Amino acid sequence: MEAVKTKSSDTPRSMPKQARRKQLIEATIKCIAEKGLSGTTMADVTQQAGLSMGIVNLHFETKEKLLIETLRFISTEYTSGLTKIFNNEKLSTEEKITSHVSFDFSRKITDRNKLAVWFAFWGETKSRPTYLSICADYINEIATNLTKLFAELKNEGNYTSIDPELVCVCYTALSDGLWLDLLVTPRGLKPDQAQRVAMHYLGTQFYNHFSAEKSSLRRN
Amino acid sequence: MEAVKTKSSDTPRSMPKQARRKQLIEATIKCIAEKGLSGTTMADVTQQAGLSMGIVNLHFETKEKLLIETLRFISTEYTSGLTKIFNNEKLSTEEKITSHVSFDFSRKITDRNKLAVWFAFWGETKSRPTYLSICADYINEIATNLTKLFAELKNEGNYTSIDPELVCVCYTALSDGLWLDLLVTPRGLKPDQAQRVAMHYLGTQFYNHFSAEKSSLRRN
DNA sequence: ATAAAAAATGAATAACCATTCATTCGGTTG
DNA sequence: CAACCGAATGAATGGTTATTCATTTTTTAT
Repeated sequence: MEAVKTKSSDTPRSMPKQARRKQLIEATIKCIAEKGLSGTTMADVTQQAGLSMGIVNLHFETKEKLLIETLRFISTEYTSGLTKIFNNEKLSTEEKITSHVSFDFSRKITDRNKLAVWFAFWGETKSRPTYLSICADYINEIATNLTKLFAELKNEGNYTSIDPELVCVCYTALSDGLWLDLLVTPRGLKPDQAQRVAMHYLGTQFYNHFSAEKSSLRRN
Repeated sequence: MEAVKTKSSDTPRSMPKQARRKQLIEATIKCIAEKGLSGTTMADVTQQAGLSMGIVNLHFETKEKLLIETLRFISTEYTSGLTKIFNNEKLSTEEKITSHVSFDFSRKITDRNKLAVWFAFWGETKSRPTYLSICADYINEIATNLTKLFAELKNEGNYTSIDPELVCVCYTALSDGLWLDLLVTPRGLKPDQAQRVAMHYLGTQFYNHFSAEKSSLRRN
């Protein structure tokens, strides 16, 4: 593997601490995607970042802490994007939901490198309480917001038999499962197709808001 | 960690090769769940099995091959269970589908140790072509069968606007995502609740076969 | 311009771990 | 029961890798 600096301008020592940390986290993401969590060494990460071995100790103290910060990084990227949508007062409830779905299947989120990182950490939650608690936190935060949105749309649209909590659990699981399809790509599902599958489900619940025609697997 | 023999009767040297391999694979599953894929050592596995260090070399040659066989083991367990249902001529199409769902959320399959193993390997598919191909194989096999079942039920029930392939992708993703909920348990979802969520989705498609009342998140 | 501080380096260290293989064990056979 | 043979052992080996820290490089302050 070659040493590839994320940006060639990332070298000056005057760079704020925060930026160097981010550079290392991004190198970690790339390494986990390329070599797996178990195959990622400090040498890999620092070389990927175009820096020297000792740098991780300087900024993160230990490998384990670097990994934890990497999980926190992708979790925060995800939740902050969704929170922004949720708090955007210019959007209607319906628009918030479609924005949420668009975000879930955007390039930024469905980047296969990042998907590989998600699954790598999920696979270790049972053995690492720290990973588990980070995951539980972001899941609960998102679920609370999303359930509210579904409850609002239920009222606005006079849907009588909808259970917002059930729809939230179902949508969230569906979205995670589609991420797996995008990672493993056994059938070459593309992000925009995955998004249509997700909308297909929401169409079954909120049939007046999310029309079924837009949800075919194939392009029109 | 203590050395815990899976069964204390698993020790005799006369045991058939196949059984010793299975014993080691089961120890591997337990270790991956307890220490993560990256934290699992040969010493862990052999101690868990109540055997000595060199045993893996004898039966699997190498650690990597043991891991591959472990993935193959849980894949086969899963697909063979589903294939049995699919080929059971005593079952109607509807019964095959409900059996499929029941199997997906049975104790055997939603054992958190095994779920941890699934996610651990999924997280590494991008970096290990062998893992990827094993996963792609079982996914395709199941998808083919399940799509057929949905197509059959569509005909039998005179559902006009159903896309069996879409329903298959959606159901499969939903099921995988619910497994994640069962693994991470941020809200303490239980297998039978997860099963009801899955049936809730199928109820939206085949409303004459899978009634919506059975799909609440809470017990009746 | 110079000194002091901060950031980064990378060779050295120590811990860890997969693999090997000479030896031991146990069952089988004649 | 003795000789044999495959199964199992586990101490020794060697390769790998996280971590350390004395040294070097760069920035900032005076």
